[in-house]
Amino acid sequence: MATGRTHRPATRSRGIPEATVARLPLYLRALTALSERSVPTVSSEELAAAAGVNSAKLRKDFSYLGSYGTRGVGYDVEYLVYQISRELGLTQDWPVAIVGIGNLGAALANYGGFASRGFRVAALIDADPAMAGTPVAGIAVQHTDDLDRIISENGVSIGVITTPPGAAQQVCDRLVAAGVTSILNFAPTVLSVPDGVDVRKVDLSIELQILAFHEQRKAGEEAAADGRAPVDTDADEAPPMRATPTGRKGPDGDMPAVMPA
Amino acid sequence: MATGRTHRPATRSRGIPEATVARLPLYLRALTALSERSVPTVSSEELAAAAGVNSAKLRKDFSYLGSYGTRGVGYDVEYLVYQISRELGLTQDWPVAIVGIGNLGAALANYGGFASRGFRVAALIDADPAMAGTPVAGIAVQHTDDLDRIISENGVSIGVITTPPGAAQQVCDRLVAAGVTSILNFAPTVLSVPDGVDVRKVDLSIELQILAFHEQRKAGEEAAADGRAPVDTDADEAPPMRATPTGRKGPDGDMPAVMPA
DNA sequence: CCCTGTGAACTCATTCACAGCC
DNA sequence: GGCTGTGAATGAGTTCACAGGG
Repeated sequence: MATGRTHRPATRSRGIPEATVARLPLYLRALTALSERSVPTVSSEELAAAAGVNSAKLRKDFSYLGSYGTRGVGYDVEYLVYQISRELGLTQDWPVAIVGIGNLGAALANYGGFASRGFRVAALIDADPAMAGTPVAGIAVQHTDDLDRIISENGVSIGVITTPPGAAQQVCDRLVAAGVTSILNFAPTVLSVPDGVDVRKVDLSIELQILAFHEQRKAGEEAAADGRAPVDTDADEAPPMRATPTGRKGPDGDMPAVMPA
Repeated sequence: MATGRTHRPATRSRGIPEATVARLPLYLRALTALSERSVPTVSSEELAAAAGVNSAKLRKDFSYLGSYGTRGVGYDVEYLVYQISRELGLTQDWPVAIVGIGNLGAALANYGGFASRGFRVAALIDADPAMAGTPVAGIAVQHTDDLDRIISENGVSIGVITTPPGAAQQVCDRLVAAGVTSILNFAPTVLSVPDGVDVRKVDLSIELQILAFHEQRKAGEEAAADGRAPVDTDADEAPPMRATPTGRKGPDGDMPAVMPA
């Protein structure tokens, strides 16, 4: 989702729920694996297990696509692969540009799973003039100055941002100005984009924090017998204090009272 | 399956909705930025804008944490930073192990955002004996054979998997056996884990496919005049056919009739 | 019978709108 | 007046359970 007011107004046509769309690639992957093993048909139960969801959800998801599948039998693997691919727009070729060729950008450029499904790394772009011309994953890095031209010449509509956070918004603006309408953002920043541009973000740090939350909860729950309490290096860290004057507080602990720097 | 007693019926005790948990890191980041600029207080409106959500949602989210904030004024930045950090479990130190030191693993090891918030790369593990000892991001890579020992010696409870897909499940099993209870999976595979272990996945290819879906939709919507199909490089690809005998079909196109391999 | 497809019930999440407090 | 905190309303997503075709 993008920032602020990104709403999908009309789209009255035929709406596949967003949650379903997000699972289609999962089904597709499982189906592709079956296809490679020449499995002709699969039941919702089997496919659901392979995709890691429950079968009711899978059937409901497929029902939004149409009535593929045969009662009493299951789904034809090849047929479904095709239908889902088409639905996701993978029957066409999507040139992608990666901006910011550091460690992560290079890793993505080298990532095989890219090409496997309709995506093609059409350009690598970096702001460092020293990198211009250097081949990464067999593609010469180009300089940011030419971003506009590169995007339009290659008909790129999907951009991947792997720059440092400080540069992300600016790069994003330039990509959008050049015609990009979908952005995959790896920089830990909130991008703001005009209406009609989709942004998805991938944020390592956020994922880890979510895991930490659950991890902490687990530890707290077992706090009876043996606790494996992570490590808790130093709980001495000046409890950055400052409180709302009076009134209620959080459910659990408030902060110790001390003054911070 | 470890599990043992009482599965975890999600969030029983004091339940912060999952959707809220997923946004806390976002708020935290925005608050940290404000804190660095020494901004003392912030309104829900301002903070929401910085985090890319709307203010009603933000207020609701915060209401699950407790009643921090002062009516007519806003939220105390430092105080909120502390409360959210605590809620997320970031006041303690989380040693993390990265398994699979290829391009991506190395990129993550070098990723700065890691350390910034309570996470510490405690170990790098790879199956390639040739890599053992090689320093990556200042840390010597260790061999998979010692995985068990490495995990327990370092008290690692969060593991990051950046191996090729084929190795992911096996690595996952070993991590879990060694005591890891949270896994961040970058391999394009569905991992199965015992109850009580959390898995989050980050999948580039899935994100791109979701973007492609919306991209395709946008293109289709603009096709007011004649047929749609924006670019469609080559539609020649053998339409992998095979159909459900009779009956209905999808809402849009069916497949051309041809036989596949 | 087997398994799909789908209304209906239910649970989770977002948004609205305003009371309550500063 | 301004802004938080929160019930109530709405909407999205999931699960149930079973009708109905092979």
